[in-house]
Amino acid sequence: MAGYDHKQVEAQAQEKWESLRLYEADLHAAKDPYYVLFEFPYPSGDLHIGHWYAFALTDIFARYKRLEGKDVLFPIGFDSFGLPAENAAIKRGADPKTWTYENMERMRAQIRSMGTAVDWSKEIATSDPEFYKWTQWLFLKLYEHGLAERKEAPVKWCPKDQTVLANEQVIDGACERCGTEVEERRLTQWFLRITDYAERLLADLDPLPWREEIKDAQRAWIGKSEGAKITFPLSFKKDPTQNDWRDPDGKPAGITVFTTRPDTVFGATYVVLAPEHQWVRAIWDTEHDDVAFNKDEIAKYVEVTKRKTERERQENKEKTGVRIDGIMALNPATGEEIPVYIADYVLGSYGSGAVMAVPAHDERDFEFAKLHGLPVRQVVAPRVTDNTNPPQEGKEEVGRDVTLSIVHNPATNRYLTLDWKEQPWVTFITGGMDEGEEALATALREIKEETGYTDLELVRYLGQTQSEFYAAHKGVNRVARNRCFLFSLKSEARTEVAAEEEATHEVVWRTKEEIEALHMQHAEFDYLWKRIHEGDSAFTESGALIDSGAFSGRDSEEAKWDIVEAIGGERTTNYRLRDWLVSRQRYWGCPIPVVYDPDGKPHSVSPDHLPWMLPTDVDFSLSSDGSPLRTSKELKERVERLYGEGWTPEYDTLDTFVDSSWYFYRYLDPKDENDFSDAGLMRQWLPVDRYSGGSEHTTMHLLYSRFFHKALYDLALVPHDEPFNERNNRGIILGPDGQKMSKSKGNVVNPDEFVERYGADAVRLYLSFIGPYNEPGSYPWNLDGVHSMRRFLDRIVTVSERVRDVEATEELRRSLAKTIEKVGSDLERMKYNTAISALMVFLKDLEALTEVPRPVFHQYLILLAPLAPHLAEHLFGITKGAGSIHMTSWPEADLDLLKGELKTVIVQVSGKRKGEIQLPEDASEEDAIAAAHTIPAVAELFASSDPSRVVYVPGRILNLVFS
RNA sequence: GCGGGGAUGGCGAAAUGGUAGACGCGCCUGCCUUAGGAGCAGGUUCCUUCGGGAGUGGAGGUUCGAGUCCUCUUCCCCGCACCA
Repeated sequence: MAGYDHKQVEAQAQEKWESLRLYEADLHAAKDPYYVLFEFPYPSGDLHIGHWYAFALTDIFARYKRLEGKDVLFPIGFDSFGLPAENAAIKRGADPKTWTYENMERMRAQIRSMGTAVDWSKEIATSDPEFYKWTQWLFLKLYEHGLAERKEAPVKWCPKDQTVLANEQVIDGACERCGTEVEERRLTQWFLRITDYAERLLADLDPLPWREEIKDAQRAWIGKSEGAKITFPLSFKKDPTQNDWRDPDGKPAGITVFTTRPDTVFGATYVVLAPEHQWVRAIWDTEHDDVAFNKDEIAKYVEVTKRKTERERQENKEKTGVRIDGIMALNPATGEEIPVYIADYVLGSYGSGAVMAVPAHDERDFEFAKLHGLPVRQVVAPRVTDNTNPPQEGKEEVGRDVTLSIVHNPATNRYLTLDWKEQPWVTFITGGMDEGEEALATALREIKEETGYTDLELVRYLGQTQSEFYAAHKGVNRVARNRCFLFSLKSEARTEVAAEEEATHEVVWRTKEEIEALHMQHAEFDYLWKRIHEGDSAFTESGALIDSGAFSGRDSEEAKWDIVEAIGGERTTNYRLRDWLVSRQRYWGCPIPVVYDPDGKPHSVSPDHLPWMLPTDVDFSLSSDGSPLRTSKELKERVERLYGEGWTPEYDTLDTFVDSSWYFYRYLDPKDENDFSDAGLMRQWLPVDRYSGGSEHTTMHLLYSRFFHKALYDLALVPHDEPFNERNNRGIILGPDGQKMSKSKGNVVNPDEFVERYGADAVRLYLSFIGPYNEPGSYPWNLDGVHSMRRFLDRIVTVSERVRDVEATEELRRSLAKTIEKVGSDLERMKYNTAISALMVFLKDLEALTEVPRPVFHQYLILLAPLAPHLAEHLFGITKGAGSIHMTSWPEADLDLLKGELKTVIVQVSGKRKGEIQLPEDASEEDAIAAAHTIPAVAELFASSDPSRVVYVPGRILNLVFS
């Protein structure tokens, strides 16, 4: 390899940094603290290109901040609890601890080879008892304040990993880690009450300086919706004595539903319970044994549903269900008795696990109603405005009941329309309903009167719409309530049409295409036409209420909360977010510091006994029932020894996301035996200034640690209520084939090979150059890319050989000033790719010189130092002498130099580029126009006329418009 | 379906509303050497009658001027998804 000896250069630089203890931050002495954090790695054993991307590129930022004069904390640790260690134990008989700690040892050496300026003196590992002692202590703090609780709930179970999972760890119905389809089980487990913080987690997102997509993903995950709880009283047909049935609150038996559309309650034609709903289980209670005629059918349905995996329930979207025969619910708005169903399209875990079904206005209910022959009752009419004739302000509003009939002739496949003689209108057949007249009768009468056709068959009632327009001849705003019908013409039978009707309009049969090409004089045309040709569907928007008692005629959105009040409902907010399930039936995790008394009641392990040690005498075989901790004799004996006969341990361990929810406090005071961190240092150093990580943690780690932090804030254990200030989600590196790297595809790039050949600096530069680091894109690894970065470094070495003590020209100093500006602002935004580009451009200036001025070269090296720290250190040493380049400071750009500079001003004529002129930035418009005359094409135009408009942006553009 | 992001040369990508394609890869030409997994110099959006013309997924609009702002649309990626 030509150029410099990267192995020697890098080894020397790394030794120098370590001997100078360059990166051991003195936290107490810091004047201008800046905390740079990356997500600590799981010690899987091998450092791959993704680790380089995560660590080395965050290191660039940390080095830049340090040169900028900040006191930087840039720590590292290991997220060292986790399943792979245990799987290795099962597969190869290795001890999880040995396996993990050997991996950590290997990774430390690899991470050092990147030239990352991490502060090893503050290293932590979550599996160290000195660390997990405080995980346990914090867990107990949450428990003591009611934020950790044991409860029975349907939970996701991964049969392969033999453990429960949090909701966030289930992706498309499968285990996030191993891809196995998860099952649902009902178990008593430990939960952290993250739902108590849903509102704050949501509201506090707004001011965070994060990219909107991260915030939006968290907002969607929290999933706030506002609605109402409405209770539907029950009556028992099979056994009326059950009508005395009271729920635990003493209220008469009733099903409470959650809905965001209480305005549609008048259209609720049945009620649906999730198979997991408490009432469904109550049917088996001996007390209420006799409520259903079809108990066996219900039992079978519930059983079948239970056996389905999460993914099967998601994939098979056909809406199955079974009616509870023997129970009726009372619609509190209409007073009508409606049936009760059990169906798995209703989720047990959302809202109240029960819904009121409004088929006319909810797609899912509509689908279910169609399949099960249930009534569809419209209560919201689409509201349309006639734009050619809109309602006028201040005019009286007058309602009118009318019919709108669309007649189809199947023989000719044409539709009946009217062409109006006095108006430019084409319409279907409309007409007002007479007092006491049925809509259908009106429709048939109007068709007969206006067109003469009499032999019609009703195909479909299309529902009601409400159109609003200004009726000029009456001087009022008309609110037309249209009953819309679709008829089929059975025969051409016709009666005579009255002369006055003939005089106003002409009957025309038109094809579908002809009608679509016209503008029909009905504002609801699109709505109706879609229903005719694509079939009925639920109308899910807001509109005008109809058939809704006293609320009819009002806007559905506006009347929503009045309806809730009128029927005794309760306004409420619901969240999609579920409590965080933290129990894991696994060995290699933080033991849950809880013991059970002989009655099975949980008690905190006393703080004196922390850390509550993970036992070592366990059997990892998967055949054991539940957590491997159950096989430990030592743990059982420990509990009995400390607490007495009959007391038992908690056998589950904590989700590793609990460890990572607080690890960044521990870096501040990693050895503290008396506290989880240092209160004074937390005030000084938190929140984390910049947190660099992967987008896969947006709704897991990032949300969990925000919750954890807020909970600790409320307990006065941490000083701020948000843990992280700026956050960047990096992208991913793809294989050379543009596919995601994976062993099975054989496209995994091993960084070691490239480091060996080109050096760590070249690999760092290449990863930086591949694309913007502040955006979560994906970038394919180009096999020639690292080589080209090495070439760039070699060119710098060549230039360094011509460094002399000479004066820099003004032009060179000007170019340097621009480069300092550009590189600094790019590094600040983690746009490393354009920073390198600027360094390459400036290198060309240096290469043009036979003698390179020493101060200019040294400033250039400082700009390079964050990106290529080893070579910058080396060249700094041989061209200057003692000290480390990383202890210098970022050069200041001499912006005064830029003032007198000639700028290229583009001369345009009507926005088209015609040429360019050189002008100082402060040149006047007159000077610019004068200079523009030197361009022949422009001078020619000036010869015949003067420009009608001149746009002059100094230093940029002169645009002349000749009209 | 809903929410978010995106679409610029053969490829990765640059462009406070002001020269589109910086920088790099690849490719082409030449040089140096003779075999290095090199190095150096020049060229490289497309079309062209060599005057120019066209061009940032598509169609409109705002503007002196649009990759950038607005409306509609197509496609791709990510997240959520029977959430009532």
